[in-house]
Amino acid sequence: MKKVTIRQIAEHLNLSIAAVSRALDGYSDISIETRQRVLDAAQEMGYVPNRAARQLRRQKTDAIGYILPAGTPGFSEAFFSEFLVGLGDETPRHRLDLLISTAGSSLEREKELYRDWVRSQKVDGFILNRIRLSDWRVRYLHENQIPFVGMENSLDGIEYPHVEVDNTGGVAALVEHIHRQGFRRLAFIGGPQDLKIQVARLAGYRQGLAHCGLDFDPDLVVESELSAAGGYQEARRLRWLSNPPDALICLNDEIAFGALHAMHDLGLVIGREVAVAGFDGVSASAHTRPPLTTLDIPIHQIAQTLVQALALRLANRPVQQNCLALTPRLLLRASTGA
Amino acid sequence: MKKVTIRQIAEHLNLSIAAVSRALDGYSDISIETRQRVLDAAQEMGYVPNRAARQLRRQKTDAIGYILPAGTPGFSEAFFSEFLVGLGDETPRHRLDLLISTAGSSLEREKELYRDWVRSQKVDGFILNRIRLSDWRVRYLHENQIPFVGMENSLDGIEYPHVEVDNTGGVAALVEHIHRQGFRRLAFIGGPQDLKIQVARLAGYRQGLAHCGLDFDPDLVVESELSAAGGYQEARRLRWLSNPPDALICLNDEIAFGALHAMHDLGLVIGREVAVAGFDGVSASAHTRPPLTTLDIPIHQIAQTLVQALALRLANRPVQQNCLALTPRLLLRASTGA
DNA sequence: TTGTAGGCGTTATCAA
DNA sequence: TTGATAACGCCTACAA
Repeated sequence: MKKVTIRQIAEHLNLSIAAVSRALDGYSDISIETRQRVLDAAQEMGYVPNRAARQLRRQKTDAIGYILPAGTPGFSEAFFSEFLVGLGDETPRHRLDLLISTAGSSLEREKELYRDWVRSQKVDGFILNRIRLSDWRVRYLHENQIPFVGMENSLDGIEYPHVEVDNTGGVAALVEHIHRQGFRRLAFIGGPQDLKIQVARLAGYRQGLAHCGLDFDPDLVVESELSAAGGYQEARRLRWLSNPPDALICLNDEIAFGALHAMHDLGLVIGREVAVAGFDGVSASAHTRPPLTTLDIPIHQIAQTLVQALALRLANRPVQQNCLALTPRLLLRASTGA
Repeated sequence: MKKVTIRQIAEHLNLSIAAVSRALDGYSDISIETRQRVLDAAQEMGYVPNRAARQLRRQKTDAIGYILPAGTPGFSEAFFSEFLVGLGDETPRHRLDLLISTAGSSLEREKELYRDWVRSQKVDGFILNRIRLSDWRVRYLHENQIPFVGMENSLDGIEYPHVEVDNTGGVAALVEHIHRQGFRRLAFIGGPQDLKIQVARLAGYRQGLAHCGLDFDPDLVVESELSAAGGYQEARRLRWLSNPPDALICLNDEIAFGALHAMHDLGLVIGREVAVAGFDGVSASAHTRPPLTTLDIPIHQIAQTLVQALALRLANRPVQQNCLALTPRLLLRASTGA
């Protein structure tokens, strides 16, 4: 593979490299016919601009970064798979590259990663999710004037383009539905307290209970790992209570998968003796047994929207609306009753 | 964020930038104490080398690419999620970056992507999977002398480091197990004919049938999309046959998830009236109902191994063994009988 | 052991 | 409308 540079095109056409460069970049101060000659030659010779050189000169990378909040071998949340594909599908449309890494388990390692990427100018901007109430990343990127967008916003008082799902309203509606189905002791299997979605969805749970005139029982709110294994464990534990719950509202589908499994192992008829529900609407939720009631959000589309917003910011063009509000769709399936 | 360059360190210490550069890179022709001064200053000033400049100078990117064989919104195979995390966990250990994109649906678009990445020198090497019997990517990268590694090898007569799972032996053993459980009409729900895994696993199916003295019936081999939805559809269709199968061997877990769902919808008791099995051992397979019998492969570790091999090739160091053979582990669970 | 200088491929600022 | 030229930040002969 002989790499063809702008200089070769110039020699080939007896032009200066400057002229070629301008023709390629579509500047107006070049004759129509010269431009065409250059374009044809470039096409024919298979010219593709060298990223590194362009980056060095323009002082930007045309790449965006996404750091997966994970790093454990078993990790497999369908959510991230769909999210990643959304990112991957959208980035090329803006002529951006997508750089990926995993954050590992420690916050310190996560910080190092972000700092390294920022300082070495690996990417022009970031996509964030799993936002925390007070999020170091938000503050750090803001301080350093690095563009970023996020799923959910943090409470650091910093404005940035984000997608906001109505977590609270969604879960409240879910709770009411489950209540209407005749379930009376609803538990909430959540995650780490500092996650934005945890707080928002838990608030929806409490709000829903209040609407239904049900008492809030702190024993019925547990903290799980964000995995099916975690959901399994906590769901079992809940059923061991002297006065166990008859419905399990899970922070996400992954946890709900584990909860379904646990309830089945305990010999319970799901949908009748116990209800289970998730959040996200990952495609696998349609294929559990029984199919999982969940709050469906368009993950793929959210990822695309985020990339679009970030691309606008990178181009210094105004993002129409800083916050895109989304209402999750309540997908009623058999896991919460026929 | 003021970006600190090698030059600033030089000025700060009254040294030439060359001296600083050498100290940083650990060359020997520099006095111990100067090196230390440089290292300290770099640390203190928060110096991180600029990627673009380094790339341009060294003519390599220190990045590897992985192009997801997907692009449909619903796409979510757990396999890729685990695979990606494996890649993401391993790349930083070799000081490599990971560049991701999605291939879209058309082969033409896939070709464009690879060509673009190669010509613009976005990455130094590639990770491939979903290898096809005769694979354009393998030939193209080989011709252009771009390092790559793959999961499975193609039949293009080109050597490259790869992980080779014993697909055939694995499925054959699975078939024998299912036969021992008393099932007699085994179907195979596969995928596109040109996929290496399809051919190898189908061969295992036939080999297993032969071992068990069962006849091969072409009606029982169907081609599905590689998704739960595809599995659902084909599984249903198979049961509509006048002489339907009582066991469904699926190309992967994703298809099996759909098959489980279909069998349940048809009111069959899975594990007794009909057996279902998958391949890959994604973590979700433990949480289906009933839990899915599958051939487990260490996806995360395979991804890591591939990155290691590629890193060695990029460093021009010999890869010990060009082919790492793996035997899948037969995970016997309830979907093929108690 | 250290400094000088040239260049990697592009883009942008000048003149011509 | 075009061409020469100087960066961008880093690396590495070669010279000192």
